[in-house]
Amino acid sequence: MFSNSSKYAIKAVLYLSLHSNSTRKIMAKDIAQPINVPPAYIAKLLQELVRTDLVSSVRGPKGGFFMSKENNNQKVIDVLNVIDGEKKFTGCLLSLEACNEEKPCPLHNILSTSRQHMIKVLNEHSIADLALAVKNGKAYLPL
Amino acid sequence: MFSNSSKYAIKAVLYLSLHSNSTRKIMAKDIAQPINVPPAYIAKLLQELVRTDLVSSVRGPKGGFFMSKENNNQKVIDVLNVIDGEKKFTGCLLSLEACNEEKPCPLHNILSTSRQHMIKVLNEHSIADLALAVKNGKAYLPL
DNA sequence: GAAATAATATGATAAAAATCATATTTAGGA
DNA sequence: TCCTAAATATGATTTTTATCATATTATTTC
Ligand code: FES
Ligand code: FES
Repeated sequence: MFSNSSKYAIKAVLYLSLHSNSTRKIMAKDIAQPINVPPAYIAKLLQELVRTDLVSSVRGPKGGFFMSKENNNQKVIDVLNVIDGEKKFTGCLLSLEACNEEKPCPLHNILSTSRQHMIKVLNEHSIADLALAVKNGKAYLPL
Repeated sequence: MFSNSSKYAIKAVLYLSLHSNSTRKIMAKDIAQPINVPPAYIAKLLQELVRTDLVSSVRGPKGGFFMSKENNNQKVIDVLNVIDGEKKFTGCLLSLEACNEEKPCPLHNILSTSRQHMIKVLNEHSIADLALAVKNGKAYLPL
């Protein structure tokens, strides 16, 4: 459903949301292990997330990655859009040029409702929301 | 959302459902063009669909691919499962070993409902159902 | 049964995604 | 200021997916 990269990015962002803040930064290699993602790979993904303002960072000694208030308030779909691209969600399931109710593909008719619902929900929930669920024991972060 | 291969397979199967039957077979190369898929590629996909009983075929002169009654009654999800594998739908969105309500990942909590709905709908609709929608002008098959 | 036709099996190549590796830049502390 | 630690930029390698190509096998027709 989601690419590996997206899964990794979500896990990383959630981990940071739970364990970091502007005074408690975490190095890439220390994120990699607890979420079970290759260190060099998560490093690269984090760089992209920093570039797109989904994660914050400072370099040098005592540096690392962390989630600012603004970062925490970003929506889950923003992470997915940055990593996988928006078309993954808005594009036609069968690659019709335009996806709309006027000229739907056969899959549109049966799937667009649940698809719209997914998008809505991803748009409504922030990283912080998901992190809170984990904190409250209502969800678990996979290795 | 779906792989290229899955999209191609769905399009091919729908095209066959609309234009073929046991007495009107269609050659791979004649399917490729109308659905806009590389001929050699669709040929390979069709072979896999034949192997898994989603499409029928006969070789030699006057041969080709076609959809039998049974083929037409297969569910849409069967095509997707054959091409992309079942885990794509049943697997955890964040790669938790087990995906269930007992120990859900953070995405599970917000997405499982719409995901279940998608699976349900793909399980309920047959190839013939989708083809009928196209025949009735309620859906369009993309190039 | 020979010739022609079309699927099948198999494998090669190309493109994209995932993974690994490293030199460069920035920030902190001595 | 100089050394060190950490992110950043960049690019190489590997794996997977998509695409292309072809020799083999089965079926029809003559
Ligand atoms: S037209 Fe295909 S998903 Fe909307
Ligand atoms: S536990 Fe992750 S989707 Fe169900």
